Amino acid sequence: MTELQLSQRRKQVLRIVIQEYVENAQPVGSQSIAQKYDLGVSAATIRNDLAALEKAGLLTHPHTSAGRIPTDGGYRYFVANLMAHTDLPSHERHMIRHQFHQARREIDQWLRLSTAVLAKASTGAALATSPRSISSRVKHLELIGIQDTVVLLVLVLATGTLKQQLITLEQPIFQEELSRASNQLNVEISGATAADLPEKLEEFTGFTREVGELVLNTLLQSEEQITDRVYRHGLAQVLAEPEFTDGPQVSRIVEVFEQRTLLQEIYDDVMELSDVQVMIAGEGRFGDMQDISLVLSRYGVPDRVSGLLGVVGPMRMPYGRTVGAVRYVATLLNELMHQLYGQSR
Amino acid sequence: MTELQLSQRRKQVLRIVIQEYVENAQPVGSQSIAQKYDLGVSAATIRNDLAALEKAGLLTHPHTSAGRIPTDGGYRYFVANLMAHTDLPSHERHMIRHQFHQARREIDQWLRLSTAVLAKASTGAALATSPRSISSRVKHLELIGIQDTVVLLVLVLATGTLKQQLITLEQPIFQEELSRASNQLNVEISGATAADLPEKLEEFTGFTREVGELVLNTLLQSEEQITDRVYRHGLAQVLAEPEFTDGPQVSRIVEVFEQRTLLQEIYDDVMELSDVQVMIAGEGRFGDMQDISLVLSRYGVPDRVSGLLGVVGPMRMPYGRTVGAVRYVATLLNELMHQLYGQSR
DNA sequence: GATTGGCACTCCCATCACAATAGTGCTAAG
DNA sequence: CTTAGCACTATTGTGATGGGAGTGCCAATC
Repeated sequence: MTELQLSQRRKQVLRIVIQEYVENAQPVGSQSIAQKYDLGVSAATIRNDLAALEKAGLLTHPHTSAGRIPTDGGYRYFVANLMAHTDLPSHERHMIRHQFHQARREIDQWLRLSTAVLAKASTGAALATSPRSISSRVKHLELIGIQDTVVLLVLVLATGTLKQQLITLEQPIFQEELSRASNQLNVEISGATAADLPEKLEEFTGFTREVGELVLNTLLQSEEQITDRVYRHGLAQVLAEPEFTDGPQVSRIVEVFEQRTLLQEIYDDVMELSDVQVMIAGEGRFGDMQDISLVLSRYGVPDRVSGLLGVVGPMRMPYGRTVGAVRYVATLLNELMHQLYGQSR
Repeated sequence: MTELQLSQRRKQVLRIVIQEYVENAQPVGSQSIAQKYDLGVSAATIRNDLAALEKAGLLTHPHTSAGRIPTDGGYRYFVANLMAHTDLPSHERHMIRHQFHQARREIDQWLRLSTAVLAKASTGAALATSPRSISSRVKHLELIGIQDTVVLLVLVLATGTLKQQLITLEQPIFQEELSRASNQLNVEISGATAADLPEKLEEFTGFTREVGELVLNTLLQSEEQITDRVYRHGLAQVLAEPEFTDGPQVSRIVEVFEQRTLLQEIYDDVMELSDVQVMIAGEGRFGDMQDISLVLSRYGVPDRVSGLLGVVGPMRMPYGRTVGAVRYVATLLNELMHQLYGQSR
């Protein structure tokens, strides 16, 4: 992205256009800018500036005699260069923190709360994925007979994540047998990663071996898929925005919101960068995301667990505020999770 | 509900109006009925019938010179008396069954699949709640140290449901200590229900006792709340329906779809009846559900676990098909769950 | 008494014209 | 570079108009 050279005033004008348009969802004209903001120049000058900004690809107008609205490029420039780095105001931060400390100490609760808080603090709909373990270690396993031929395998990872898997047997197995198998396995494989396991399983045979293989599968699977669970909140509110009064717009955003494959795709992108990421209109890399923006962040504990958290909304979005909200909630989650999973093995 | 007396032909006319309107979302007039269907009478006669049906409160027309559309009462009459009991066509049933048998044997997977299948088979958006245990028995518990002062309590219920809870301690506890406590508790409380527990906990003190209390809380909680998890699918498709082109309609259905409290409220109603329930426009008992219908069913294993499953969509909905789909998926779930949790203790 | 054809009536909806409005784009001058 | 002036253009709202679809009712018929 080549850095665009703009005079101080033109930056200012761009900022004003975006600010006004975000607020009112109305194209903004030269005159209203001149009146409302004291730029020390006349409307005509601003007209020239607007024309220049349009030529630079940062603004358009829907028709000849309408005011200007930002293009996706305009928003990108704004986010990259102009956006006031607004952390959430401190009383909001306190309220949010308070809510988190009142919740039960469970990742599930936290994520539920995160989406609720984010939706409220932004104008968009909030999304979060349950955290995915990075190089999971087995902590403990348990085999529990549910029925004659049905056994529940419970796997506890070092991160405290639970995995469950039902096993159906050909023949009934007694609980003593199950306990024996799980004890053997526990001794051998606790602390092991997916990489270590195959070797360690060598020595087992029969049912015990089978269970071991199953553990391995579960581990592998938990490392490669993030789509374990997706938390969502606040779609109703975002659909109330004026851009979603007609059909195709609505279905676009609802699809983005509902699809889990998209998150899967975006995951790696977001993971690379540490700070909050703003993705405007798909950034050309993702499909049909016209007029839709995402504000996303990673959360978790480095090298241990990590998930995705963010907001989806119309391109016309208060980016400063939204970024602030996402960043704050992500930090909070990091903190909380660190307390639990921080320095343990 | 007083049974309404209608001549054979008038029932037929009502059926036709509903069928046509469901299909085309256009008011239907006497003439088009006379042309398309051979009722052996003229348009004028049908006009009289339409007027009679309107007087009976089953139809309305949006304005003087428009055709008729069904009222909520009309739909109710249709569902109660006129609806052809369409089970899903057998090839669809087979396809669905096949999909279920291919899925991993996990309730989570099944419910996810259920909503996907239901959304596809109906024109609405599908909902399912995770099953709630009825009078849960403890099967097994496990205490696992995650960090110095953080312990994970894993609780397995007789139904195979997992419950987890993090415990934060004042002082570190060694794993041996944890194991001792969990062994003691396991011996004593496995098989116990929430009712039995308080008595059994008498004999314990200190940390062990605390954990026991926690188990009790978790049990109680799992019995009273269904809103453990809600699966959703297919909102995008239902929003594409013509009735959701304008704002207030959209927000109404999205709210119904997103809200979990509503499900909580409806739960008891649905549980009482064994068959699929159709709830049209809130049936007067529930809030702002104008123009929205629910088709719901219970699923689960009697006296053990049960959840809610269904479709939410516009009132103008192919009820026959939808009821068939919901019923089939519910039966399938019942079957699958019975296999796992059927006769076990 | 149910059914029918005829006909007036009503309301919607698409179309057009018209004026008002808001905002641009350009030019020429400061 | 800035500014005032002014022609130009596209939207928006309004009101009139005619066509169309469907009803409601009446009198006649089976």
